[in-house]
Amino acid sequence: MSRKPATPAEAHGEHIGAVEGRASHKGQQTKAAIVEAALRLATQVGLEGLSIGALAELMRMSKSGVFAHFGSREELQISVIREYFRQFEQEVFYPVLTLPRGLPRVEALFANWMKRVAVEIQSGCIFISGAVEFDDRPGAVRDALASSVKTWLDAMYRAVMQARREGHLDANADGHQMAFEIHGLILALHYEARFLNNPGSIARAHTGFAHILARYGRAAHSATGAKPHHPTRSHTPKLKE
Amino acid sequence: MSRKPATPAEAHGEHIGAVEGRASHKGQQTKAAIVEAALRLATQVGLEGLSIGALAELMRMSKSGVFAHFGSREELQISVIREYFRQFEQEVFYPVLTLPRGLPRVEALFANWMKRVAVEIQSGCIFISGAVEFDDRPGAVRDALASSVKTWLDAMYRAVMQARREGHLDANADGHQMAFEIHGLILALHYEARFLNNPGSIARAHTGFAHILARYGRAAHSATGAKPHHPTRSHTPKLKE
DNA sequence: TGCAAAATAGCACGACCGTTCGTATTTGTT
DNA sequence: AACAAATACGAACGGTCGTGCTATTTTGCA
Repeated sequence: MSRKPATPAEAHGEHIGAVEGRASHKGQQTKAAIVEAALRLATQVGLEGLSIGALAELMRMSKSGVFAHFGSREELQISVIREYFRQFEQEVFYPVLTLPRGLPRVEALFANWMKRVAVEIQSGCIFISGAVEFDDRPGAVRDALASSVKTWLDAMYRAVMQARREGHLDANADGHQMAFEIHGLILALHYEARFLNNPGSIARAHTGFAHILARYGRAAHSATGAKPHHPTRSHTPKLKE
Repeated sequence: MSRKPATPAEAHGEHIGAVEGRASHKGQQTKAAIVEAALRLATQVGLEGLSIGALAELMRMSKSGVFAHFGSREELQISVIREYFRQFEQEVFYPVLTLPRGLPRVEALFANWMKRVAVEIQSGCIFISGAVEFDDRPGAVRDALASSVKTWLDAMYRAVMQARREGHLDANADGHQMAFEIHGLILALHYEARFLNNPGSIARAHTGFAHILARYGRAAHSATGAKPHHPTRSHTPKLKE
């Protein structure tokens, strides 16, 4: 019974950006600021290492003041995951939509991804650390994490399949296999650069990507990055978005 | 000043196996049993999640009884890492030494590695989880972890270079690049199978390995596993091991 | 069989954790 | 300016953690 305090977290964000207009109920401002700081903290110490006390100190607020915005630590972690996904989408995914479909998008997707991971060599990636922390800990946090990652990996898969349809890749190229191998390159880059401090890692990820493209491509092998891939017929239908 | 309690941990294992003979001072027996249990626990909850209290309960001992064997939590974690490395060596590395040098060893190394990771899909791999947990937390644990992993990755590198010298691979094959790409496959397998529950992952890792071999090999492309690779001259000198 | 030494137990400590609750302050609106 | 609602604070609770002590038990050897 009792009163069910209904923390603001229950009617939380979802689409804050839209209502942002009117000097908006400063609650969501500070909440956004907290999430931002929490994300920065979580990329360093992981989602599990993220503590409300440390976050409050970083925000110069009281523990309970921070806590009230989320109602539980889980909700805080999930908010961080959503924010991370949003940034990821914005920095890695959206920019490629301005490019022509097919190989250019696949290459840009990988390049943007790499660029982000290269930054994360110092800060860390919660899609990677989170996977390890929650790989056998069921719950809402794991679900949010897995769903974000799957969405992203699927975006890469769809880009690859677009490229295949455009004729930029072999007609029998296995998109899932390709996405798997690309994912492996990113993971190895993160592992060897961040943990082992191996300096050549970024170049190796690039080279590895070139190898994959060469294998699945129609044309002959080629070294790296930009090269002329015949524009081909661009009127292939039925592409979701 | 004072007495410096000198817990048995200071004169610890190193080379327990050798002296094992005489019904040995049961201290090291129980210590070994503790490390074994700790390893099992750590593969599930990670090195950071490993707590002395939980371990003591699992061993039906008192917290302080367990603690006394190590003198610090760090030392316990390092012991676990050493034990894990030992098992890894035994299950993955040593068996391949019975095979002829070159490609057979490289293939077996990967196959054994995969076999282990396939088991770890349920239990977890502390070389992977540990890398995430300690990637920006300097200290003895991180050092022990990094040194173990480097030793192992270097073993893969050396096997690849042996294969190249034997003429099983292209004379210009970049061994570090190859090891990097193979490492990526293992990481992707672990990530997608353990965290995402993606059922096709094991097959994809296999396929990816075949792709790598095809790329760096001298001969034409071939599907998977066992195929006749000309024995070649086997009297290549100067191999450490 | 005795006796020193090694191994284990028991207990308490300080620190940090997430969470609750009552209260104070700030905010947005009339 | 006044008032209700939203926000933030402060203190406290129960819990777990690693670790430091002092006893007590167990072990291995003379």
